[in-house]
Amino acid sequence: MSSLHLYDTLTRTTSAFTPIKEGQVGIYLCGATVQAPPHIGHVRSGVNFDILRRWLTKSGYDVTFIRNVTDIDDKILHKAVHEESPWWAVAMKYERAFTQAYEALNVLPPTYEPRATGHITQMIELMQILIERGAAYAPGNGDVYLEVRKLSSYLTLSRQKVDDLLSAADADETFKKDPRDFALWKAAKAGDPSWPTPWGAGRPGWHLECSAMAYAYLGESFDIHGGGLDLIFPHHENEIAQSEAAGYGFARRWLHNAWVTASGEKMSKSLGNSLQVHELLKTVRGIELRWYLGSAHYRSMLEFSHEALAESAVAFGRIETFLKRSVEILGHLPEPVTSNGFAAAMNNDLAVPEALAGISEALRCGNIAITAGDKAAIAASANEIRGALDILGCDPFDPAFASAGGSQDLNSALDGTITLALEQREAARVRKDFAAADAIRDGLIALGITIEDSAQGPRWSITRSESK
RNA sequence: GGUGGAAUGGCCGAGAGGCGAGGCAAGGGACUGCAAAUCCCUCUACACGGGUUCAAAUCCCGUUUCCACCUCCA
Repeated sequence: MSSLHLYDTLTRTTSAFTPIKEGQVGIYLCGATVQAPPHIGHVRSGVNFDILRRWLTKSGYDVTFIRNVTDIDDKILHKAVHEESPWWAVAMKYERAFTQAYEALNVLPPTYEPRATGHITQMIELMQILIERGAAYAPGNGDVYLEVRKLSSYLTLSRQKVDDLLSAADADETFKKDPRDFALWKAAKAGDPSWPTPWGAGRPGWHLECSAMAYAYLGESFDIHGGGLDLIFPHHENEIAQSEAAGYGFARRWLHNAWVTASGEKMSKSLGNSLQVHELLKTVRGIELRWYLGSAHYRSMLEFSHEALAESAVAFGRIETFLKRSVEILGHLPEPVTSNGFAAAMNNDLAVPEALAGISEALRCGNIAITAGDKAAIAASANEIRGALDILGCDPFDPAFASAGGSQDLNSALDGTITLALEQREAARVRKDFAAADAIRDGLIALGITIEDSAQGPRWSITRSESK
């Protein structure tokens, strides 16, 4: 049996994963800054790390998964002005939107989801430690800065040199000793929210909360720190700087997911609303969007297109159809089984694409088994496929994906109506009146009902709508 | 200027010295009253130029193109 190997951004190599405490894994994932509705790039990160979490759990680890919510920052304050609403209402609104998106994609809720504004005390304590240790300074205007030149290991994650960095645009207007020093805390400005500190009223500056909250929930050292590729610098460098300067071991391993791109370019908020999660969920189901996002390797760019998404949904539909037919034939749900091939792929730095090839193979075998009426082989394939989908968070039998559309009464009425039509068609086929039989089928197709004849008799399904 | 990433068949998308992942599309076939679904078969690629090697998509050198980050982007 293979063991889990994961890539580490710090060393740029893949190595065996060994947790600090046997049997336990602590993960800190940089979650959302709740200043706009989530687009698929945001949820890709959520899905990728959810797959990691599920795989670790499946592998027998007790996983503590912390994903923060940054609910105070410049953009939220700007948005509040723009939307003419209190900053906390803006933050809450978008936090809910993220939660809904995660739920729609079956991203498991974190063990804990700390908000920045709920951890001001911990941030102040951290700043006190940093000042005592001489790594940070409060120039007296209410700001607190980290002095990066005192840190020997600064920028090791992004492999840059301090002197190569371009200076911040505002470097001249601040009290910084060095233009590359960054703000842990910002002095209050009129009208902005603020909290009292020993150095004056203010608010969190750089993402100090990630260091403070990772320490609060995962301790001085923890196993995995995750986030998007774009967080490597400066966000994660600064987290490392803050935490290590405080004497903490901090993250043992760094995992970064790549972006979703559009037309070769990184998706950004300026691309408009079309790639927001709730917009895409109008064209595909959550499980299909998740399948699409999860099927690329987490470290590869995923070039988004509506066509690719639609194709992916069709491909997933084939798997889903097989599983549902298996249930019809077997009379019970498949038992999730993790095949050796799937495990080997997942252990190889979460090689989902490799795992998918195994699913395709199992699907083919399963369909052959259905044709042959080999129940044992059907069950074997269905079990393997369900086992894989379970880890990928795309198990169609997962209650999280319970069909929401239509009432039970409406569904049974529809089923009865179509069954009636199919009985008429079967009668016509028996008397070789194919014109009448085809007329019924064509009529149903026109209504968006697909008819398939099988050994078990005709079956119907709602025709998958063509994506735009 | 600094740092990092990418270029694979009609398309998507893995792999990282040697029996050409996988999927979609296309063509052919089986099955079917005809379809649909399913299965079988076919097409077969590694940006460019050198080099190393018995063997290179994979390693080395160089080039081109694209993308990203450089102090509040997942």
